Amino acid sequence: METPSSSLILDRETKASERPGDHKDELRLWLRLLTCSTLIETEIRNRLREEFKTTLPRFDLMAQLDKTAVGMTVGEVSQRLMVSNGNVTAVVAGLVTDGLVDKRSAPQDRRVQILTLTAQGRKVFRAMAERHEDWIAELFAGLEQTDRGQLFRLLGQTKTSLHRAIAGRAEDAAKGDA
Amino acid sequence: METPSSSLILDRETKASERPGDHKDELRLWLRLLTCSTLIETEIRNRLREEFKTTLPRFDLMAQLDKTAVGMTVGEVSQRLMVSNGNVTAVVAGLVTDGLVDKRSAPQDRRVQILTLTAQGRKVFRAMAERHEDWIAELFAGLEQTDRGQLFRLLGQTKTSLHRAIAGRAEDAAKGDA
DNA sequence: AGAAATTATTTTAAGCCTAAAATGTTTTTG
DNA sequence: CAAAAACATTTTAGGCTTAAAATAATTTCT
Repeated sequence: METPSSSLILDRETKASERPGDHKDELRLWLRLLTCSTLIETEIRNRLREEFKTTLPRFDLMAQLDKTAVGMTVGEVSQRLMVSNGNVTAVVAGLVTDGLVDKRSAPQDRRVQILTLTAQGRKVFRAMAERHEDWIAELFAGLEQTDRGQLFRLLGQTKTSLHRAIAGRAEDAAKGDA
Repeated sequence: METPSSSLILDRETKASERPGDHKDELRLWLRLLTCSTLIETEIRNRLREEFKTTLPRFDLMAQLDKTAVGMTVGEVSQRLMVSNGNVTAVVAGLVTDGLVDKRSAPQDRRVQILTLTAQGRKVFRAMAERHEDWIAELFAGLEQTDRGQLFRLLGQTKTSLHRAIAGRAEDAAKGDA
């Protein structure tokens, strides 16, 4: 008699998914998470292009700058967006050319570049953000509100799990260096 | 740092998130989903590079080919991976150069290109896949098994919701063309 | 059969993205 | 104070990605 894993599954499947060291369930979970993420991202990209002739990276960057009145440094944006510094530099260059973002070095520390939305940038972003919010709501509309809450909660725990696993491994690597 | 989701929220926040036409909750849900997805993806990219000197797109492409004995067409791979045809063409070119993938036009229909893993490709992939499976399990290890099940189920519903919303909009566009 | 439509893939042009090296600036340290 | 270390950003080189146009092959229609 084998230990039943979660609930009523067929014998063959039970055996298959209980091989020692097997992690097919986690793999399926990740694939499904990725599928959802990709579907949303692709759809948003398409709509941003069709409706506003812009791209998701530009939108995301402007979204960060919209959250502050005083501006943000390149490093700060790069951290929040989880992309490289060089990437921010490049995307910002385009936005500056288009007059949507302003970039100037901080007076106290000339290493730092302060990024802000221009007046036009803020106006353009706000219009896009409103539509964007509707699109996202539309995409999740097939989910009950309680399920959305559940999902939000579970993704929170997932985030915690991920951060712990990733930080743990970084520590190991640091130990290895010593 | 994060706003509480469904239950006990402060009056001011309740008001703020109940403005007519407001969809901040869905937005937060999407952002959290994206964060999880990005964290996993980045970590897997890093480990594939460090441990196998390869990239995620290559790994993903080989994973598709590993699922079949008879090979797959460019279009089929592109559909499953949810990337453009041109992208598959480009990534395959690299894999062919490295002797991991074989590409030949189908004898009955010379438009079609049949892609298969070479013997070496299959061997290399299997080794990577085993490690990959462990990495994913490790990343989700902080989640209870019942929570993983819940999450899997909810993401299934999310997928359904997304497909419906996206298909619905495509129909509208088609109607507009007529 | 021959023209037109469809299908599968590739090419092209442009933008995104990263890691690693380089640059310029500030802080720390001997 | 000067050298070294740390820091913030940019540059570089290379790979990924897409949409749209181009190419090539097959199928459909008349």
